[in-house]
Amino acid sequence: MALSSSGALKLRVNMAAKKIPPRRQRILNFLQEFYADNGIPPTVRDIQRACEISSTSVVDYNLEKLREAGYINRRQDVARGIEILDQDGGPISNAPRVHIIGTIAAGNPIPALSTEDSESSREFDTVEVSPDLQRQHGQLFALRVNGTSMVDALIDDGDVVIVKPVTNANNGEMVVAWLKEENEATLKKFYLEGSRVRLQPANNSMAPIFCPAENVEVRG
Amino acid sequence: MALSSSGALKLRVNMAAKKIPPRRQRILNFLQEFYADNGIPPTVRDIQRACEISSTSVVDYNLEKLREAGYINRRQDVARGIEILDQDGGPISNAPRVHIIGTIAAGNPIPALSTEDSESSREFDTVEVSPDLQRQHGQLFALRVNGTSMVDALIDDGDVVIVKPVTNANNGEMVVAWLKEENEATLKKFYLEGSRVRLQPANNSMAPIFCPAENVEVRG
DNA sequence: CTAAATTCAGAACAAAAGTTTTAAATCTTA
DNA sequence: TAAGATTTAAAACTTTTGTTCTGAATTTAG
Repeated sequence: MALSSSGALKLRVNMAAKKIPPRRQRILNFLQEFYADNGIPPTVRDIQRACEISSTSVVDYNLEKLREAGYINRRQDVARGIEILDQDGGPISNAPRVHIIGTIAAGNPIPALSTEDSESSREFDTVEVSPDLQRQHGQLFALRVNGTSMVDALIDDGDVVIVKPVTNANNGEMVVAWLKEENEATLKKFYLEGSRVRLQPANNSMAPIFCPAENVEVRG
Repeated sequence: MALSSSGALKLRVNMAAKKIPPRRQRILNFLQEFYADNGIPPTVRDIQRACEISSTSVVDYNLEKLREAGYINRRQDVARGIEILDQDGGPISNAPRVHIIGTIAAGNPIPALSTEDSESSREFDTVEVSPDLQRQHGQLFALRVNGTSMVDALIDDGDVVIVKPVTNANNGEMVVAWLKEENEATLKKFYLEGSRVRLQPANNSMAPIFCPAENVEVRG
């Protein structure tokens, strides 16, 4: 901010939740990604390469800052000694994570599920899932439940359901049903009755509908 | 097998599934335990210390044997480059694991759940669970479901339910109920009706019973 | 028993990886 | 603008850690 140009001062006040400088954020993202992919944390030089940093000391410096900010832990003199912490300061596992792409209930449109890989905007909400589950079902996504219409099936308000994208279901299975006409989605049990579909909640039923249904996995 | 003593020859034929020598087994156990505990694999010298081996070369030798046998993978020249594989040759995560201590249905006694730490007999069946789950509920155990009486609650034959040991439950919750008189356990929904308890499956009901019920988590 | 294969030891080596030091560049702020 | 803090650089250093080599001990097989 050397000479001239009186305009455009930074008015941002330092609030409790300070934001991380881009390079540091990039390191943090890389840490998570690397660990999830490889099952071991990266070395200082791994980070250096991946984040295009000129020196290991710069990496070290930023790691130290991340540690002070409570994002990671560092085991002194230990190879690959970086420990990634979650919000509560607990160590994070390399269990697969599933994105929570929206809320579901009675009338909430679901954003088209895009398989995004953009390194930058990784500020998505995610849930760790059992590795078995991911192994068996492949690509998954998650939805947060809104109402209490499925309490009888052990799904309560605020719960997160892990969903497997499919286009057909068997009778009695729980499905995420997209209602083309109403342009909304619901979580119900699926019954095919002749040419119509009955979507059974836990208190009332619905009219015959034709729509792509999706198979579901439940989670407490 | 030097002199005298004609008796006690080894008659064991080398079958497909050969057993691992004790020291190698110990290394393998340590690998799993260390990784689950620390989130990173141990170094050669970590193993050396823990398994009381005199030289790193011996560790290296045995690791190589374990690799040939398909138990682990080794990343060349990489610190903590040991990758622990599961039965199918896939990498294992450090997600918490829960023991499957028995089967549950209509009349199978459950072995008393003992918190055993014996290093040796670690041949238990286990299931990986979501770290979130373990974090929220603490100590857990697992049971394999036998019948199809709970299909309406999305629990089918052969499924594994993750159970949290508790001694009371709210109405409508699914519980593992131990019936003192009949000396058997079942997986049912719990309803307290006055002074008696109704255990609701998905097809018939049961008589009033008093017993320690246990809260339950479900898993597909 | 003898020969071969397997396993173990000890030591040293070399590469990998954490750490430190010094200095320059950049951003902040008064 | 100028002082101070923050961030980046480059290089060297030290420890950790994977690897190798040689030989001995032990086990296995004929």
